[in-house]
Amino acid sequence: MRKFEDSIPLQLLKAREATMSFFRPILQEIPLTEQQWRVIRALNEYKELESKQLAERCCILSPSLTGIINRLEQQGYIQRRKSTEDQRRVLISLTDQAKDMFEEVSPRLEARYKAMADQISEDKLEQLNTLLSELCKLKP
Amino acid sequence: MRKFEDSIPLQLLKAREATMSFFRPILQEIPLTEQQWRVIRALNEYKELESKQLAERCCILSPSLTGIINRLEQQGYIQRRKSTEDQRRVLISLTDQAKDMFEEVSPRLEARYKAMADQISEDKLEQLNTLLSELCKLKP
DNA sequence: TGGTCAACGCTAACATATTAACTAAACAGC
DNA sequence: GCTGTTTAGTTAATATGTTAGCGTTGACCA
Repeated sequence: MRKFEDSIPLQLLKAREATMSFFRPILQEIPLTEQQWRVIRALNEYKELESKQLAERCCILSPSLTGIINRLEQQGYIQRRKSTEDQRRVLISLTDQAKDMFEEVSPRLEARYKAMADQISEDKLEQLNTLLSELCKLKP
Repeated sequence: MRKFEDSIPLQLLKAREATMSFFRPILQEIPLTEQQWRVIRALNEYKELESKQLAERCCILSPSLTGIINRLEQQGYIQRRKSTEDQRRVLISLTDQAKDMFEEVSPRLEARYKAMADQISEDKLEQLNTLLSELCKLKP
């Protein structure tokens, strides 16, 4: 049988921890959690999203997202509004405060990303990107 | 700036989800959580471990591990004993019940692993293994 | 038109992640 | 022997992950 450490899911978990260690200190200063930043980053790119779309893009399940959205709203970073056509849908977008914060933090995180890319080489990151994309296509 | 979806941590998260989807259904039958299985699998390989060693190998922080250990103990899967030399240390090992369960479940999980490896090819898994190991060596 | 069903977001209940702080045991130096 | 420090495990508080189920809304069809 394979050794314990060779488990692919465990390796993915460890690798993720290793990469996040580059960014976590900056987010903690704000302070923002990892998931909160994923949500803000997605909204910065797509402007306005339904709760369901947001959950899918951020890889966060709806029940978790509900709490995250509530807390971000309380902190003044996002606003919700109900869709006029479909009353079931909730549309979420960034406040100006969040946009300002994003512009301030984003370059610092990019710098850390470069530091990471330099250590492992852009080439290998490209390889990794390809392999991970293939993993995501797997069907059980 | 990089696109949202190109984030390495997010890609690692998605890939992990994709691979776990092969194994989760089997664990749910037992039922066992992903983390509980990590603990049991580690103990099966190392026989007896201190709480701290177990946490490190399973990539679970001590406070989380405390709860997991408590629940596994209540389910009759593990037993703890205090080290005689150092009263601070707690030694943890599998019960016979857990060993039996492991022997029954392990081959089914291995079969799912092969199904996954066949889809993406052993070769690419090897590449991935190498790249992920390098990621883990990064120092912020 | 009314009934049925599916979709969306939410709540509830439990397990885990994360940080800070606490307790008890071992250890260091004096 | 005492004291300050370190270490292992735990508790506390908050945030998130995970599954099941609920309420509302909208789509569809008899």
